[in-house]
Amino acid sequence: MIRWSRPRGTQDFLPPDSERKREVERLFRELVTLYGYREVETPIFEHTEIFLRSAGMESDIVTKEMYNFLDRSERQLTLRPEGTPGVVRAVLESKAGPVRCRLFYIGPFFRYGRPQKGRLRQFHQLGVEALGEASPLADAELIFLGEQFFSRLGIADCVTHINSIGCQRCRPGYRQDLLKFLKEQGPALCSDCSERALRSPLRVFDCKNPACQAALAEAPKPSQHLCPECAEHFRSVVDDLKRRGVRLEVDERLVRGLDYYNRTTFEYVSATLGAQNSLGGGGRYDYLVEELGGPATPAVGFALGLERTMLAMPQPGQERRQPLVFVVWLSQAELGPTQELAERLRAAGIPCRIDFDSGKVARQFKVADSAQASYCVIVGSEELARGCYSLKNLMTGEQVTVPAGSIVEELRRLLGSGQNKLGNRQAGTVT
RNA sequence: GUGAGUGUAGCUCAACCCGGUUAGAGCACCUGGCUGUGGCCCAGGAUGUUGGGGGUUCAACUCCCCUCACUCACCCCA
Repeated sequence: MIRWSRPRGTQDFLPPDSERKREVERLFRELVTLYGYREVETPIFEHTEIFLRSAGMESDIVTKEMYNFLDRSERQLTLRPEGTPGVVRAVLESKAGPVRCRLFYIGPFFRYGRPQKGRLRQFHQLGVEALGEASPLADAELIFLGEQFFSRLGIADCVTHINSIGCQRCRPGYRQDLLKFLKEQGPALCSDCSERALRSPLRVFDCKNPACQAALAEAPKPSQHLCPECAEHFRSVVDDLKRRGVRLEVDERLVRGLDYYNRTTFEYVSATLGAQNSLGGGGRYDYLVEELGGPATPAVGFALGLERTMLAMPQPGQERRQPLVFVVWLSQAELGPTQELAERLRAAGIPCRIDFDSGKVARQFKVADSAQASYCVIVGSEELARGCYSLKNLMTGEQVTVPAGSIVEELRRLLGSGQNKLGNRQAGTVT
């Protein structure tokens, strides 16, 4: 029956999903362009080393989720699991000297995990990176930008979780305190957490186990250990976001799985998504550029999940006519004029089709209907004799006669008054 | 990577618990009613290696094992 199926954890985008995807990408491009981000495209695979250096040797992404392979010359390569390292690498490779630019990307990423709703092995991310920006106002503007994106798509239940995990100066001390606390807890922690305590202590806060959460209630909080500069930075970010009216939740347990983050970390969370409820996330990474061999450069960025975004978006109504015209011919004699008309319409930017295969008129209408066309133009001997066409509206069924000379203009007028393809009302302008 | 559940026509599902003629239904599809008009109506039609493989049995969609896929949760994060 089905002889070939797609590899596990991958997804096909057929119309109309492919078109919805393009629409989401278009909206993202438009929005980030308003903030001065410019598009960057980097390879889908990179040297394995750069992911090891950036995400951290202990991170789950590196230890169990990467698609690693050797090429024919025994190079160690990896299908990119995230975007930031590749972007930073590309910028550093392109020129020497100070780094200061705003870049965005859209594309596929790969992580090997057990697929479930909202988790695929090949998925797509929309990301921005602001390199060379240290101000807390840059963090806030970028977080606001992501929030704007979701609200423009009609995603109403998105809440932004935010936290600060300190910097190189305050984190080691905190880490010590936390480690000490975790040791005291001993068996109260689940096996996962005991192991996490050794590898990457901050991540115990992510655990969903109720016993662990109870044990952690008394744990030292990152916020109590921030150095004055980090505390002030965090306060400014939160203040500015509140001023902008972003729905914020300060979440002391929010610790991201990538080692390169410092200070601000955040996540966009949607309630409608199930277990994989994060629409996207990001944070500040002031040490990564240097770690990858560049000059010390502060930076912030985020990555948003395209598939999850599409899951959270309001689903479109089912019957949606395409801006498409069918030119219907009645007998062989009209085929020539039919093709001529079709090319005239296309030359004027009007999408149209002819059903060449079915000779019957009724059949042609049926094909037009199932292709979700909006109009049919009928080319018959009567029409040709009178120098006109019959024009039928497939939504309403009404049919009128249009002089041959004004058919292009008429169709243009009729197709021009469509709504945007996402089916949402055009949301407010960016402030 | 761990656990649980589910795989029957293109789609949504029935028959499985308790094995027994030709595996059904709705929607979709095709043909005709209707050789200048889609949707509605009427009449007719086509479609399955019951996910795949193995086992038990006189007999397997049904019971058992393996495998693959999907779903949900853990884990992880987008």
